[in-house]
Amino acid sequence: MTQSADSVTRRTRRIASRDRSTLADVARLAGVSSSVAGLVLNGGQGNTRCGPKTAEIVRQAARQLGYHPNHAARLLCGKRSHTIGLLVASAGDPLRSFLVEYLDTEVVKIGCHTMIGNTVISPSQFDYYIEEFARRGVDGVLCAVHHWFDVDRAGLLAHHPNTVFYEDPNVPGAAYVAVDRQAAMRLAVRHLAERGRRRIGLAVMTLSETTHLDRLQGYRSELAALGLPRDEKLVFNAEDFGPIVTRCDGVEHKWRFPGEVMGLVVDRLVRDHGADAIIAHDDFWAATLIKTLRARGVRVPADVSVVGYLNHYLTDWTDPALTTIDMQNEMAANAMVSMMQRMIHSGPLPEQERIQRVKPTLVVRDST
Amino acid sequence: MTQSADSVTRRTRRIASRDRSTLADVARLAGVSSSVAGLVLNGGQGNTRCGPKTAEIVRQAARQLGYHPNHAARLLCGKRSHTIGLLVASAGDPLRSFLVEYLDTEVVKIGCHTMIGNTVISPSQFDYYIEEFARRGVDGVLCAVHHWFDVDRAGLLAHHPNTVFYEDPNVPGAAYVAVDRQAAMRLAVRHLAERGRRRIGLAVMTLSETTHLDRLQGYRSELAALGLPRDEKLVFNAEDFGPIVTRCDGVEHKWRFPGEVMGLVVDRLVRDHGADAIIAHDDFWAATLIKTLRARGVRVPADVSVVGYLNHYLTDWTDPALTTIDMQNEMAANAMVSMMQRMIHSGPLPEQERIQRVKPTLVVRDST
DNA sequence: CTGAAAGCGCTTACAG
DNA sequence: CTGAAAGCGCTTACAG
Repeated sequence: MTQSADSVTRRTRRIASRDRSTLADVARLAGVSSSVAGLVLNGGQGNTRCGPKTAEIVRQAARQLGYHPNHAARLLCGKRSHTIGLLVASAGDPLRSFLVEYLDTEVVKIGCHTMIGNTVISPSQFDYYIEEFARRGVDGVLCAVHHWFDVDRAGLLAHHPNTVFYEDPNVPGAAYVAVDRQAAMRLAVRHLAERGRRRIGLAVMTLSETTHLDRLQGYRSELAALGLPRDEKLVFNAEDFGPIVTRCDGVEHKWRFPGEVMGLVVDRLVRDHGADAIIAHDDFWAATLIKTLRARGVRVPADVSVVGYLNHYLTDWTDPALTTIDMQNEMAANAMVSMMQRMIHSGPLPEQERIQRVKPTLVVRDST
Repeated sequence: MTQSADSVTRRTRRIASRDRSTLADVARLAGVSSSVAGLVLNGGQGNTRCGPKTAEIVRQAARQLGYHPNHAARLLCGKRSHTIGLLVASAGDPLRSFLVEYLDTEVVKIGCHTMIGNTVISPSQFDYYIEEFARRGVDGVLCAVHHWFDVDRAGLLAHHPNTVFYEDPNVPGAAYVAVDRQAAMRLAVRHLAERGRRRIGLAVMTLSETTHLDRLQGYRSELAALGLPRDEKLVFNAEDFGPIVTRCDGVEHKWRFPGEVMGLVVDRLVRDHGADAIIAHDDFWAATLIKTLRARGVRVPADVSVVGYLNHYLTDWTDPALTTIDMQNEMAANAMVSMMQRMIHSGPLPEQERIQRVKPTLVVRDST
């Protein structure tokens, strides 16, 4: 064991010294000191160390030797790591995979790299990453862990001041980007009204969190704005029918929900109260609703329109294809990273810049 | 600009020195030299430097000061980075997001961390990451870039010998894990035969790549093994009907394909040649096939069974839910990381251990 | 069993 | 405009 560990070290060493040349090598070849070489190659724009001719000689030498600065050495001198920690429940999560991808893209755009912190593996992972990120000296942290996971967001912010959250973390002073859920519901209601729908239902998993209350408010306010009657019977809250488990402990069963719930939705909203449209909790609910409606001989959208929420892959493959709300993940990612970038450069954001809301859009397909 | 860059450096410094204590701090508090402290805290198991009592004092001091080893300093001394580069076309890619997640999980299990290399952003990204990974001293690289992207896999392997690919990279000496596509097709054919299907069709996007020829072979060999007649009319190759663009230039339109193709599949296989089952190129084809069949009044599975390939999110939400082949991504990820781990510890794998095939499984839902 | 010292590759005051 | 030197935080021969 010690034997093999030793041989690894030796091999690593050899590889490192074999195919990567150092600043000293370059300086020697260029006939200058390593201070000058360093300034020319890795220094900022304010290089007054040498004239352009010397600089060119140095650059030429670097090219010849295939020189690339050693990242660890620069870090040790107090330079930025150009690494961004990305905390997420799980990277493959259907609700967040687009966001993760866009975040990475934006991070690359500002010249940094993403280090994944997959926190669903175990409850202690979140705290572990707080430490690990510190050890590795990340410049900032992006936290896109679902709000229903109870992790130490305050602790994260305390250790990593340059943190930007996706969705309100409920931590004083935290910077975050959130989707405007009220606007989302207003879009959906307006669209359905334009399609001639008068009895628009809302089916959600919970109303006990403020983010979901926002939805209810947007729904109500747009109904009012359009002069449509408000009927509380058209709001379905799954919580009224027993506990709904969507929390996950493993990756596999994470996004399941009791199929019967959709039967209940149709019973209450459509059968009992004559809804002619349903705005669903998310695309998964919407897709199942469409199946349930068909099974009961209800036509979509002729009899009942269905609107989803998320705009994930499956929307094109439901039958009919699903009209849904797009979360504008690309815009959200851009906002998050640019906020973080400003924090890295200039410290804490002034209060009025700490919160940004992204306006979702409506994607019309065939279910409305 | 220089002003602000300076202030950043200063701030970083201050933070670093403020809240992170060093080995010297711990040694001072424990009353030992930093050599001993280092050995106790960061040394391997073969610690014969001091007795257990001294060791405990050191550990106590470390706890008290909240000591954590500085990653950059260890790297600079030739230690492993415990960072693994993960090359992927795009992290949010529906075809690979599960694999990415499992790879990350496995990487964490061996005590390392994942650095994402999202290569779809631009063609030069792949080569860029080869360099960047080297600069950062990754211990190994996992490459899950789709085989239809033409990237310099040989160059990757040359710079990073501890690389494991997903799917055959066509590079001599490369280590890789691949799904056994022949076995996949055999599973599908056997299952359909057991359900009483006699005219089983195969609809694929291309047969010009060896991976897809494998499918054809598995399909044929199982038909033969079961004594079912072989009818070349039941094989649909989209290439016969003009070029099919599935390559992507942007994220948005990546997984689209001409909807008319599915109409052709139904025309040829079902209408013209009486297929009573179709094994589809992937779940997306399968989902669209189901919609197309319904639109033409063909019942699934009563008249025609449909089998997908991938087992991604959408399979539960097609109507009927899709029977499909599962890629066993978790197993593949485990195999890849364990191969890489062995390479990190003991160098190149012997030839017979460089290739591993994962057996896919059949997930039966309602479309068969 | 333990300490003092050199070195990893870079940056940055400090002298010239 | 340029070089020699100290230092970042650790590891590891080398002396005791």
